[in-house]
Amino acid sequence: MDKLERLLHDKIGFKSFRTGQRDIIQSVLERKDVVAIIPTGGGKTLCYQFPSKLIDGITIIVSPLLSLMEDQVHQLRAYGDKSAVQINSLLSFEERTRVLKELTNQSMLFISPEMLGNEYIKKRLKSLPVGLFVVDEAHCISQWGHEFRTDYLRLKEVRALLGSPPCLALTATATPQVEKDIIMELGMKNPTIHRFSVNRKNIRMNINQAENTKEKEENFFEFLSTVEHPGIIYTATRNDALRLSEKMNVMGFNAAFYHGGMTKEDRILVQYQFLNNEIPFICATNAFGMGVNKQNIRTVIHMHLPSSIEQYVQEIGRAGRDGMESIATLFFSKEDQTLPRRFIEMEYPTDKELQLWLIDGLSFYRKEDSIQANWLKDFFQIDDVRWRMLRYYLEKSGIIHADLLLMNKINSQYVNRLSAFFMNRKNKKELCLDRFVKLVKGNQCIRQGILSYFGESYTFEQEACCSVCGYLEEKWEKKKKPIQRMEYISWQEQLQKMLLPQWTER
DNA sequence: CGCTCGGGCTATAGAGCCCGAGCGGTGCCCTATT
Repeated sequence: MDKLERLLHDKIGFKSFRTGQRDIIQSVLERKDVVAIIPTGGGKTLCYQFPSKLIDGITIIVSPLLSLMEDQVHQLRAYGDKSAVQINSLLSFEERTRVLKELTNQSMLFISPEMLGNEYIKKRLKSLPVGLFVVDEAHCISQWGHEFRTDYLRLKEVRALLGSPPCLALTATATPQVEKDIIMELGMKNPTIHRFSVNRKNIRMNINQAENTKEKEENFFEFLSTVEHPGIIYTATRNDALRLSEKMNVMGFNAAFYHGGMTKEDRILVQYQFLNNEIPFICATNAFGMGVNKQNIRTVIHMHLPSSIEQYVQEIGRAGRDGMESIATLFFSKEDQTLPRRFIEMEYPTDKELQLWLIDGLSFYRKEDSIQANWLKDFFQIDDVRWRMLRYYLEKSGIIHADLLLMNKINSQYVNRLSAFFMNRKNKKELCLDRFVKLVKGNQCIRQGILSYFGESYTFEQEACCSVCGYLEEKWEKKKKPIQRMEYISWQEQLQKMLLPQWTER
Protein backbone atom coordinates (compact mmCIF):
# COMPACT_ATOMS: atom_id res chain seq x y z
CA MET A 1 0.00 0.00 0.00
CA ASP A 2 1.54 3.28 -1.07
CA LYS A 3 0.84 6.78 0.21
CA LEU A 4 -2.08 7.47 -2.07
CA GLU A 5 -3.70 4.14 -1.27
CA ARG A 6 -3.28 4.77 2.43
CA LEU A 7 -5.00 8.09 1.99
CA LEU A 8 -7.74 6.37 0.00
CA HIS A 9 -8.23 3.94 2.83
CA ASP A 10 -8.27 6.69 5.46
CA LYS A 11 -10.55 9.07 3.63
CA ILE A 12 -12.92 6.78 1.74
CA GLY A 13 -12.37 3.33 3.16
CA PHE A 14 -11.36 1.59 -0.09
CA LYS A 15 -8.20 -0.47 -0.18
CA SER A 16 -7.23 -0.04 -3.82
CA PHE A 17 -8.04 1.77 -7.04
CA ARG A 18 -9.79 0.33 -10.03
CA THR A 19 -8.19 0.48 -13.46
CA GLY A 20 -7.60 4.05 -14.52
CA GLN A 21 -8.75 5.70 -11.33
CA ARG A 22 -5.29 6.22 -9.92
CA ASP A 23 -3.93 7.98 -13.00
CA ILE A 24 -6.94 10.26 -13.25
CA ILE A 25 -6.85 11.12 -9.55
CA GLN A 26 -3.12 11.72 -9.68
CA SER A 27 -3.56 14.25 -12.49
CA VAL A 28 -6.41 15.94 -10.63
CA LEU A 29 -4.29 16.20 -7.50
CA GLU A 30 -1.50 17.74 -9.57
CA ARG A 31 -4.04 20.50 -10.28
CA LYS A 32 -4.15 19.80 -14.00
CA ASP A 33 -7.16 20.11 -16.24
CA VAL A 34 -8.25 16.56 -16.99
CA VAL A 35 -10.47 14.84 -19.53
CA ALA A 36 -11.27 11.30 -18.51
CA ILE A 37 -13.01 8.91 -20.87
CA ILE A 38 -13.70 5.91 -18.75
CA PRO A 39 -16.30 3.23 -19.45
CA THR A 40 -19.55 3.00 -17.55
CA GLY A 41 -19.14 1.21 -14.29
CA GLY A 42 -15.49 2.22 -14.13
CA GLY A 43 -15.97 4.15 -10.90
CA LYS A 44 -16.18 7.73 -12.07
CA THR A 45 -17.47 9.08 -8.77
CA LEU A 46 -14.28 8.29 -6.90
CA CYS A 47 -12.31 10.39 -9.40
CA TYR A 48 -13.72 13.55 -7.82
CA GLN A 49 -14.95 12.30 -4.45
CA PHE A 50 -11.47 11.35 -3.29
CA PRO A 51 -9.69 14.53 -4.50
CA SER A 52 -12.44 16.63 -2.92
CA LYS A 53 -11.19 15.38 0.47
CA LEU A 54 -7.62 16.35 -0.23
CA ILE A 55 -7.76 19.70 -1.97
CA ASP A 56 -8.69 23.03 -0.48
CA GLY A 57 -12.00 24.55 -1.45
CA ILE A 58 -15.25 23.08 -2.56
CA THR A 59 -15.67 20.71 -5.50
CA ILE A 60 -18.48 21.70 -7.85
CA ILE A 61 -19.96 18.87 -9.89
CA VAL A 62 -22.09 19.85 -12.87
CA SER A 63 -24.63 17.14 -13.55
CA PRO A 64 -27.17 16.92 -16.38
CA LEU A 65 -30.11 15.33 -14.55
CA LEU A 66 -31.87 15.91 -11.27
CA SER A 67 -32.28 12.17 -10.79
CA LEU A 68 -28.56 11.71 -11.30
CA MET A 69 -27.74 14.29 -8.64
CA GLU A 70 -30.20 12.76 -6.20
CA ASP A 71 -28.74 9.36 -6.85
CA GLN A 72 -25.13 10.47 -6.43
CA VAL A 73 -25.79 12.32 -3.19
CA HIS A 74 -27.77 9.39 -1.78
CA GLN A 75 -25.12 6.88 -2.75
CA LEU A 76 -22.38 8.97 -1.18
CA ARG A 77 -24.46 9.25 1.98
CA ALA A 78 -25.10 5.51 1.94
CA TYR A 79 -21.33 5.01 1.97
CA GLY A 80 -21.06 7.36 4.91
CA ASP A 81 -19.97 10.49 3.05
CA LYS A 82 -22.16 13.31 4.30
CA SER A 83 -20.18 16.13 2.76
CA ALA A 84 -22.17 16.30 -0.47
CA VAL A 85 -25.10 18.59 -1.17
CA GLN A 86 -27.12 19.57 -4.21
CA ILE A 87 -28.81 22.70 -5.42
CA ASN A 88 -31.66 22.37 -7.86
CA SER A 89 -35.33 23.10 -8.40
CA LEU A 90 -36.38 20.25 -6.12
CA LEU A 91 -35.34 22.40 -3.17
CA SER A 92 -37.62 25.03 -1.71
CA PHE A 93 -36.42 28.59 -1.49
CA GLU A 94 -35.65 28.18 2.19
CA GLU A 95 -33.74 24.95 1.66
CA ARG A 96 -31.74 26.49 -1.13
CA THR A 97 -30.85 29.48 1.01
CA ARG A 98 -29.77 27.19 3.81
CA VAL A 99 -27.63 25.02 1.54
CA LEU A 100 -25.96 28.09 0.08
CA LYS A 101 -25.24 29.46 3.53
CA GLU A 102 -23.71 26.25 4.79
CA LEU A 103 -21.59 25.54 1.73
CA THR A 104 -18.37 26.30 3.56
CA ASN A 105 -18.75 23.06 5.53
CA GLN A 106 -19.25 20.87 2.47
CA SER A 107 -16.74 19.32 0.14
CA MET A 108 -18.99 18.56 -2.86
CA LEU A 109 -21.78 20.51 -4.51
CA PHE A 110 -23.90 18.93 -7.25
CA ILE A 111 -25.60 21.43 -9.52
CA SER A 112 -27.20 21.72 -12.98
CA PRO A 113 -25.70 23.94 -15.69
CA GLU A 114 -28.93 25.95 -15.68
CA MET A 115 -28.66 26.70 -11.97
CA LEU A 116 -25.14 27.91 -12.55
CA GLY A 117 -26.69 30.63 -14.69
CA ASN A 118 -28.47 32.07 -11.67
CA GLU A 119 -26.83 35.37 -10.68
CA TYR A 120 -27.37 34.98 -6.97
CA ILE A 121 -25.90 31.49 -6.93
CA LYS A 122 -22.93 32.58 -9.01
CA LYS A 123 -22.31 35.45 -6.62
CA ARG A 124 -22.40 33.14 -3.64
CA LEU A 125 -20.11 30.57 -5.24
CA LYS A 126 -17.71 33.31 -6.26
CA SER A 127 -17.24 34.19 -2.61
CA LEU A 128 -16.07 30.64 -1.87
CA PRO A 129 -12.75 29.01 -2.65
CA VAL A 130 -13.49 26.49 -5.41
CA GLY A 131 -10.95 23.69 -5.53
CA LEU A 132 -12.22 21.66 -8.46
CA PHE A 133 -14.77 22.11 -11.23
CA VAL A 134 -16.15 18.77 -12.42
CA VAL A 135 -18.40 18.18 -15.40
CA ASP A 136 -20.02 14.77 -15.18
CA GLU A 137 -21.38 13.17 -18.37
CA ALA A 138 -19.30 15.73 -20.19
CA HIS A 139 -20.36 14.52 -23.64
CA CYS A 140 -23.57 16.48 -22.93
CA ILE A 141 -21.56 19.63 -23.66
CA SER A 142 -21.13 18.45 -27.20
CA GLN A 143 -24.37 16.53 -27.58
CA TRP A 144 -26.74 19.07 -26.02
CA GLY A 145 -24.83 22.27 -25.50
CA HIS A 146 -24.91 23.74 -28.98
CA GLU A 147 -28.67 23.48 -29.43
CA PHE A 148 -30.75 21.87 -26.75
CA ARG A 149 -29.23 23.01 -23.46
CA THR A 150 -27.09 26.00 -24.29
CA ASP A 151 -26.30 26.61 -20.62
CA TYR A 152 -23.69 23.91 -21.14
CA LEU A 153 -21.82 26.36 -23.35
CA ARG A 154 -21.82 28.98 -20.61
CA LEU A 155 -19.87 26.78 -18.21
CA LYS A 156 -16.64 28.27 -19.51
CA GLU A 157 -17.71 31.73 -18.31
CA VAL A 158 -18.88 30.37 -14.97
CA ARG A 159 -15.61 28.61 -14.45
CA ALA A 160 -13.67 31.78 -15.25
CA LEU A 161 -15.86 33.71 -12.84
CA LEU A 162 -15.00 31.23 -10.10
CA GLY A 163 -11.32 31.95 -10.60
CA SER A 164 -10.67 29.19 -13.18
CA PRO A 165 -10.27 26.26 -10.78
CA PRO A 166 -8.84 23.06 -12.29
CA CYS A 167 -11.41 21.22 -14.33
CA LEU A 168 -12.22 17.53 -14.61
CA ALA A 169 -14.49 16.36 -17.44
CA LEU A 170 -15.81 12.83 -17.15
CA THR A 171 -17.61 10.75 -19.73
CA ALA A 172 -17.94 7.19 -20.95
CA THR A 173 -18.11 8.05 -24.62
CA ALA A 174 -16.23 10.76 -26.47
CA THR A 175 -14.87 10.64 -29.98
CA PRO A 176 -11.68 12.63 -30.57
CA GLN A 177 -13.94 15.34 -32.01
CA VAL A 178 -16.16 15.46 -28.91
CA GLU A 179 -13.07 15.47 -26.74
CA LYS A 180 -11.85 18.58 -28.59
CA ASP A 181 -15.23 20.19 -28.17
CA ILE A 182 -15.24 19.51 -24.42
CA ILE A 183 -11.76 20.98 -24.03
CA MET A 184 -12.69 24.09 -25.96
CA GLU A 185 -16.08 24.66 -24.39
CA LEU A 186 -14.69 24.35 -20.88
CA GLY A 187 -11.71 26.55 -21.68
CA MET A 188 -9.24 23.91 -20.54
CA LYS A 189 -5.53 24.59 -20.82
CA ASN A 190 -3.15 21.79 -21.86
CA PRO A 191 -5.40 19.18 -20.35
CA THR A 192 -4.23 15.71 -19.48
CA ILE A 193 -6.30 13.14 -21.35
CA HIS A 194 -7.01 9.76 -19.85
CA ARG A 195 -8.73 7.70 -22.47
CA PHE A 196 -9.83 4.13 -21.94
CA SER A 197 -11.37 1.95 -24.57
CA VAL A 198 -15.09 2.31 -25.11
CA ASN A 199 -15.20 -1.36 -26.02
CA ARG A 200 -17.44 -3.51 -23.86
CA LYS A 201 -16.31 -7.04 -24.40
CA ASN A 202 -19.27 -8.61 -22.67
CA ILE A 203 -21.82 -6.99 -24.98
CA ARG A 204 -22.52 -8.83 -28.20
CA MET A 205 -23.84 -6.68 -30.96
CA ASN A 206 -26.42 -7.67 -33.46
CA ILE A 207 -28.07 -5.86 -36.33
CA ASN A 208 -31.21 -7.23 -37.87
CA GLN A 209 -32.31 -5.86 -41.23
CA ALA A 210 -35.90 -5.97 -42.38
CA GLU A 211 -37.68 -4.96 -45.56
CA ASN A 212 -40.24 -2.80 -43.79
CA THR A 213 -41.60 -1.81 -40.41
CA LYS A 214 -44.03 -4.73 -40.24
CA GLU A 215 -41.33 -7.28 -40.90
CA LYS A 216 -39.08 -5.50 -38.41
CA GLU A 217 -41.64 -5.93 -35.69
CA GLU A 218 -42.18 -9.59 -36.56
CA ASN A 219 -38.45 -10.16 -36.32
CA PHE A 220 -38.42 -8.37 -33.00
CA PHE A 221 -41.06 -10.59 -31.45
CA GLU A 222 -39.42 -13.69 -32.78
CA PHE A 223 -36.15 -12.58 -31.26
CA LEU A 224 -37.74 -11.55 -27.98
CA SER A 225 -38.55 -15.09 -26.95
CA THR A 226 -34.84 -15.91 -27.06
CA VAL A 227 -33.47 -13.09 -24.94
CA GLU A 228 -32.81 -12.74 -21.26
CA HIS A 229 -34.21 -9.98 -19.10
CA PRO A 230 -33.97 -7.36 -17.66
CA GLY A 231 -34.07 -5.56 -20.96
CA ILE A 232 -34.58 -2.09 -22.41
CA ILE A 233 -36.33 -1.62 -25.74
CA TYR A 234 -35.67 1.78 -27.25
CA THR A 235 -38.25 3.29 -29.57
CA ALA A 236 -38.24 6.47 -31.64
CA THR A 237 -41.45 7.98 -30.33
CA ARG A 238 -43.45 8.09 -27.11
CA ASN A 239 -46.36 6.52 -28.89
CA ASP A 240 -44.25 3.59 -30.06
CA ALA A 241 -43.01 3.00 -26.53
CA LEU A 242 -46.59 2.76 -25.30
CA ARG A 243 -47.85 0.70 -28.24
CA LEU A 244 -44.99 -1.78 -28.14
CA SER A 245 -45.24 -2.32 -24.39
CA GLU A 246 -48.96 -3.05 -24.76
CA LYS A 247 -48.31 -5.51 -27.53
CA MET A 248 -45.57 -7.17 -25.52
CA ASN A 249 -47.94 -7.60 -22.61
CA VAL A 250 -50.51 -9.23 -24.86
CA MET A 251 -47.80 -11.60 -26.11
CA GLY A 252 -46.92 -12.50 -22.54
CA PHE A 253 -43.79 -10.41 -22.03
CA ASN A 254 -44.30 -8.22 -19.03
CA ALA A 255 -43.30 -4.71 -20.10
CA ALA A 256 -43.78 -1.15 -18.94
CA PHE A 257 -43.20 2.04 -20.89
CA TYR A 258 -41.26 5.19 -20.13
CA HIS A 259 -40.90 8.55 -21.86
CA GLY A 260 -40.43 12.23 -21.18
CA GLY A 261 -44.12 13.04 -21.48
CA MET A 262 -45.08 11.10 -18.35
CA THR A 263 -45.50 12.73 -14.97
CA LYS A 264 -42.49 12.76 -12.70
CA GLU A 265 -44.24 10.36 -10.32
CA ASP A 266 -44.98 7.81 -13.03
CA ARG A 267 -41.44 7.96 -14.29
CA ILE A 268 -40.00 7.42 -10.84
CA LEU A 269 -42.39 4.53 -10.22
CA VAL A 270 -41.56 2.72 -13.46
CA GLN A 271 -37.85 3.24 -13.00
CA TYR A 272 -38.05 1.99 -9.44
CA GLN A 273 -39.95 -1.14 -10.47
CA PHE A 274 -37.45 -1.85 -13.21
CA LEU A 275 -34.49 -1.36 -10.86
CA ASN A 276 -36.08 -3.75 -8.39
CA ASN A 277 -36.63 -6.45 -11.00
CA GLU A 278 -40.38 -6.14 -10.72
CA ILE A 279 -40.69 -5.44 -14.44
CA PRO A 280 -38.52 -7.47 -16.81
CA PHE A 281 -38.79 -5.17 -19.83
CA ILE A 282 -39.12 -1.48 -20.37
CA CYS A 283 -40.04 0.19 -23.66
CA ALA A 284 -38.68 3.68 -23.69
CA THR A 285 -37.62 6.68 -25.70
CA ASN A 286 -34.10 7.99 -25.19
CA ALA A 287 -35.39 9.73 -22.06
CA PHE A 288 -34.62 6.52 -20.22
CA GLY A 289 -31.16 5.48 -19.29
CA MET A 290 -28.72 8.14 -18.26
CA GLY A 291 -28.09 7.61 -14.60
CA VAL A 292 -29.98 4.33 -14.44
CA ASN A 293 -27.66 2.46 -12.18
CA LYS A 294 -28.67 -1.13 -12.82
CA GLN A 295 -26.00 -3.77 -13.00
CA ASN A 296 -27.78 -6.76 -14.49
CA ILE A 297 -29.39 -5.49 -17.69
CA ARG A 298 -28.95 -8.38 -20.12
CA THR A 299 -30.56 -6.98 -23.22
CA VAL A 300 -30.77 -3.64 -24.99
CA ILE A 301 -32.90 -3.55 -28.11
CA HIS A 302 -33.26 -0.69 -30.54
CA MET A 303 -36.42 -0.52 -32.58
CA HIS A 304 -35.26 2.72 -34.12
CA LEU A 305 -32.09 4.38 -35.28
CA PRO A 306 -30.25 6.48 -32.70
CA SER A 307 -28.90 9.64 -34.28
CA SER A 308 -25.23 8.82 -33.92
CA ILE A 309 -22.75 6.12 -33.04
CA GLU A 310 -22.07 7.85 -29.70
CA GLN A 311 -25.72 7.79 -28.84
CA TYR A 312 -25.90 4.13 -29.75
CA VAL A 313 -22.85 3.28 -27.67
CA GLN A 314 -24.24 5.23 -24.71
CA GLU A 315 -27.48 3.31 -24.90
CA ILE A 316 -26.12 -0.19 -25.39
CA GLY A 317 -23.58 0.57 -22.65
CA ARG A 318 -26.38 0.27 -20.14
CA ALA A 319 -26.25 -3.48 -20.60
CA GLY A 320 -23.96 -5.76 -18.65
CA ARG A 321 -22.48 -3.44 -16.08
CA ASP A 322 -21.97 -6.51 -13.91
CA GLY A 323 -19.56 -7.79 -16.53
CA MET A 324 -21.80 -10.71 -17.47
CA GLU A 325 -22.64 -11.56 -21.06
CA SER A 326 -25.24 -9.27 -22.53
CA ILE A 327 -26.68 -8.57 -25.91
CA ALA A 328 -27.50 -5.46 -27.91
CA THR A 329 -29.69 -5.80 -30.97
CA LEU A 330 -30.75 -3.14 -33.40
CA PHE A 331 -33.72 -3.79 -35.64
CA PHE A 332 -33.55 -1.75 -38.77
CA SER A 333 -35.64 -1.04 -41.79
CA LYS A 334 -34.95 1.69 -44.30
CA GLU A 335 -37.82 3.95 -43.15
CA ASP A 336 -36.08 4.38 -39.80
CA GLN A 337 -33.78 7.04 -41.15
CA THR A 338 -36.47 9.60 -41.79
CA LEU A 339 -37.27 10.44 -38.20
CA PRO A 340 -33.76 11.16 -36.92
CA ARG A 341 -33.18 13.25 -40.05
CA ARG A 342 -36.36 15.13 -39.31
CA PHE A 343 -35.27 15.71 -35.71
CA ILE A 344 -32.01 17.21 -36.88
CA GLU A 345 -33.89 19.38 -39.34
CA MET A 346 -36.37 20.58 -36.74
CA GLU A 347 -33.73 21.82 -34.34
CA TYR A 348 -32.76 24.78 -36.49
CA PRO A 349 -34.67 27.69 -37.92
CA THR A 350 -34.82 27.71 -41.71
CA ASP A 351 -33.30 30.56 -43.75
CA LYS A 352 -36.80 31.79 -44.42
CA GLU A 353 -37.62 31.92 -40.74
CA LEU A 354 -34.43 33.76 -39.87
CA GLN A 355 -35.17 36.29 -42.58
CA LEU A 356 -38.74 36.67 -41.35
CA TRP A 357 -37.84 36.99 -37.69
CA LEU A 358 -34.72 39.10 -37.82
CA ILE A 359 -35.08 41.21 -40.95
CA ASP A 360 -38.70 41.50 -42.04
CA GLY A 361 -40.12 41.26 -38.54
CA LEU A 362 -37.84 43.95 -37.19
CA SER A 363 -38.03 46.34 -40.14
CA PHE A 364 -41.01 47.83 -38.41
CA TYR A 365 -38.90 48.92 -35.47
CA ARG A 366 -35.90 50.21 -37.33
CA LYS A 367 -36.29 53.66 -35.85
CA GLU A 368 -35.99 52.33 -32.34
CA ASP A 369 -32.61 51.63 -30.76
CA SER A 370 -33.76 48.42 -29.16
CA ILE A 371 -36.76 46.30 -28.27
CA GLN A 372 -37.41 43.66 -25.65
CA ALA A 373 -35.76 40.46 -26.88
CA ASN A 374 -38.68 38.24 -26.01
CA TRP A 375 -40.89 40.24 -28.33
CA LEU A 376 -39.52 38.16 -31.19
CA LYS A 377 -40.41 34.91 -29.51
CA ASP A 378 -43.90 36.04 -28.59
CA PHE A 379 -44.72 37.71 -31.86
CA PHE A 380 -43.60 34.84 -34.05
CA GLN A 381 -44.55 32.18 -31.53
CA ILE A 382 -41.12 30.59 -31.74
CA ASP A 383 -41.07 27.34 -29.79
CA ASP A 384 -39.17 27.36 -26.51
CA VAL A 385 -36.30 25.09 -27.49
CA ARG A 386 -35.43 26.87 -30.71
CA TRP A 387 -35.89 30.28 -29.15
CA ARG A 388 -33.49 29.51 -26.33
CA MET A 389 -30.91 28.39 -28.84
CA LEU A 390 -31.40 31.41 -31.08
CA ARG A 391 -31.29 33.70 -28.09
CA TYR A 392 -28.04 32.16 -26.95
CA TYR A 393 -26.36 32.91 -30.27
CA LEU A 394 -27.84 36.42 -30.42
CA GLU A 395 -26.47 37.09 -26.96
CA LYS A 396 -23.12 35.65 -27.91
CA SER A 397 -22.88 38.07 -30.82
CA GLY A 398 -23.90 40.98 -28.63
CA ILE A 399 -27.17 41.49 -30.50
CA ILE A 400 -29.15 40.74 -27.39
CA HIS A 401 -27.77 42.47 -24.36
CA ALA A 402 -29.48 42.73 -20.96
CA ASP A 403 -32.75 41.39 -22.43
CA LEU A 404 -32.71 44.02 -25.18
CA LEU A 405 -32.36 43.36 -28.86
CA LEU A 406 -30.05 46.03 -30.26
CA MET A 407 -31.33 47.14 -33.64
CA ASN A 408 -28.20 48.72 -35.05
CA LYS A 409 -26.23 45.51 -34.69
CA ILE A 410 -28.49 43.43 -36.86
CA ASN A 411 -28.24 43.26 -40.66
CA SER A 412 -28.60 40.76 -43.44
CA GLN A 413 -24.90 39.89 -43.37
CA TYR A 414 -25.23 38.78 -39.81
CA VAL A 415 -28.34 36.77 -40.60
CA ASN A 416 -26.51 35.07 -43.47
CA ARG A 417 -23.62 34.22 -41.20
CA LEU A 418 -25.96 32.81 -38.58
CA SER A 419 -27.77 30.77 -41.14
CA ALA A 420 -24.48 29.40 -42.49
CA PHE A 421 -23.48 28.50 -38.96
CA PHE A 422 -26.69 26.57 -38.39
CA MET A 423 -26.28 24.85 -41.73
CA ASN A 424 -22.81 23.79 -40.72
CA ARG A 425 -24.03 22.36 -37.40
CA LYS A 426 -26.83 20.55 -39.19
CA ASN A 427 -24.44 19.06 -41.73
CA LYS A 428 -22.20 17.80 -38.95
CA LYS A 429 -25.10 16.04 -37.29
CA GLU A 430 -26.26 14.58 -40.57
CA LEU A 431 -22.78 13.23 -41.18
CA CYS A 432 -22.84 11.52 -37.79
CA LEU A 433 -26.13 9.91 -38.70
CA ASP A 434 -24.84 8.92 -42.15
CA ARG A 435 -21.85 7.29 -40.56
CA PHE A 436 -24.10 5.23 -38.31
CA VAL A 437 -26.41 4.26 -41.17
CA LYS A 438 -23.36 3.13 -43.11
CA LEU A 439 -22.31 0.98 -40.20
CA VAL A 440 -25.78 -0.49 -39.81
CA LYS A 441 -26.19 -1.28 -43.49
CA GLY A 442 -22.65 -2.29 -44.20
CA ASN A 443 -20.96 -5.63 -43.82
CA GLN A 444 -18.05 -4.45 -41.72
CA CYS A 445 -17.59 -5.78 -38.19
CA ILE A 446 -19.79 -3.59 -36.00
CA ARG A 447 -17.36 -3.51 -33.12
CA GLN A 448 -14.51 -2.56 -35.39
CA GLY A 449 -16.63 0.17 -36.96
CA ILE A 450 -17.49 1.61 -33.57
CA LEU A 451 -13.96 1.46 -32.27
CA SER A 452 -12.52 3.15 -35.32
CA TYR A 453 -15.14 5.88 -34.94
CA PHE A 454 -13.75 6.50 -31.46
CA GLY A 455 -10.23 6.54 -32.83
CA GLU A 456 -9.35 3.10 -31.48
CA SER A 457 -8.07 0.04 -33.25
CA TYR A 458 -9.49 -3.43 -32.80
CA THR A 459 -6.51 -5.55 -32.06
CA PHE A 460 -7.72 -8.12 -29.60
CA GLU A 461 -9.51 -11.41 -30.02
CA GLN A 462 -13.15 -11.53 -29.12
CA GLU A 463 -14.85 -14.85 -28.60
CA ALA A 464 -18.15 -13.72 -30.04
CA CYS A 465 -18.32 -10.25 -31.44
CA CYS A 466 -21.23 -9.16 -33.58
CA SER A 467 -23.75 -10.35 -36.12
CA VAL A 468 -21.27 -9.71 -38.91
CA CYS A 469 -18.49 -11.74 -37.34
CA GLY A 470 -21.01 -14.28 -36.17
CA TYR A 471 -21.85 -14.09 -32.53
CA LEU A 472 -24.65 -16.61 -32.90
CA GLU A 473 -22.32 -19.46 -32.22
CA GLU A 474 -23.49 -22.71 -30.84
CA LYS A 475 -21.85 -21.96 -27.54
CA TRP A 476 -23.86 -18.81 -27.10
CA GLU A 477 -27.04 -20.52 -28.24
CA LYS A 478 -26.64 -23.08 -25.51
CA LYS A 479 -26.05 -20.51 -22.82
CA LYS A 480 -29.29 -18.66 -23.36
CA LYS A 481 -32.07 -19.21 -20.97
CA PRO A 482 -35.41 -18.55 -22.63
CA ILE A 483 -37.59 -16.28 -20.56
CA GLN A 484 -40.76 -17.34 -18.85
CA ARG A 485 -43.75 -15.70 -20.38
CA MET A 486 -46.36 -14.26 -18.11
CA GLU A 487 -50.04 -14.88 -18.39
CA TYR A 488 -51.53 -11.78 -19.92
CA ILE A 489 -53.94 -9.96 -17.64
CA SER A 490 -55.60 -6.91 -19.12
CA TRP A 491 -55.67 -3.75 -17.05
CA GLN A 492 -59.44 -4.16 -16.70
CA GLU A 493 -58.94 -7.55 -15.09
CA GLN A 494 -56.09 -6.27 -12.93
CA LEU A 495 -58.25 -3.44 -11.70
CA GLN A 496 -61.08 -5.83 -11.01
CA LYS A 497 -58.75 -8.08 -9.03
CA MET A 498 -57.64 -5.15 -6.92
CA LEU A 499 -60.95 -3.46 -6.35
CA LEU A 500 -63.40 -6.33 -6.50
CA PRO A 501 -61.52 -9.45 -5.42
CA GLN A 502 -64.72 -11.31 -4.67
CA TRP A 503 -65.66 -11.07 -8.33
CA THR A 504 -62.53 -12.67 -9.63
CA GLU A 505 -62.63 -15.41 -7.03
CA ARG A 506 -66.07 -16.48 -8.03
C1' DC B 1 -40.03 12.26 -44.55
C1' DG B 2 -44.02 9.14 -43.44
C1' DC B 3 -47.53 8.06 -40.26
C1' DT B 4 -52.13 8.95 -38.40
C1' DC B 5 -56.22 11.32 -37.95
C1' DG B 6 -60.22 13.77 -39.25
C1' DG B 7 -63.14 15.96 -42.63
C1' DG B 8 -65.54 15.59 -46.68
C1' DC B 9 -66.90 13.32 -50.68
C1' DT B 10 -69.28 9.58 -53.05
C1' DA B 11 -73.29 7.19 -53.76
C1' DT B 12 -76.69 5.35 -51.34
C1' DA B 13 -78.25 4.86 -46.06
C1' DG B 14 -73.25 2.22 -43.86
C1' DA B 15 -68.86 2.21 -45.52
C1' DG B 16 -64.91 3.25 -48.23
C1' DC B 17 -61.78 6.36 -50.22
C1' DC B 18 -58.99 10.51 -50.77
C1' DC B 19 -56.59 14.41 -49.26
C1' DG B 20 -54.47 17.72 -46.38
C1' DA B 21 -52.96 18.93 -41.74
C1' DG B 22 -50.24 17.94 -37.96
C1' DC B 23 -46.95 15.56 -35.54
C1' DG B 24 -42.71 13.15 -34.23
C1' DG B 25 -37.00 13.39 -28.68
C1' DT B 26 -33.85 14.54 -25.15
C1' DG B 27 -34.16 18.66 -19.38
C1' DC B 28 -33.16 22.14 -16.92
C1' DC B 29 -35.49 26.35 -15.22
C1' DC B 30 -38.96 28.77 -14.60
C1' DT B 31 -42.11 36.46 -14.81
C1' DA B 32 -39.68 37.36 -8.52
C1' DT B 33 -37.33 36.13 -2.95
C1' DT B 34 -31.57 35.82 -0.56
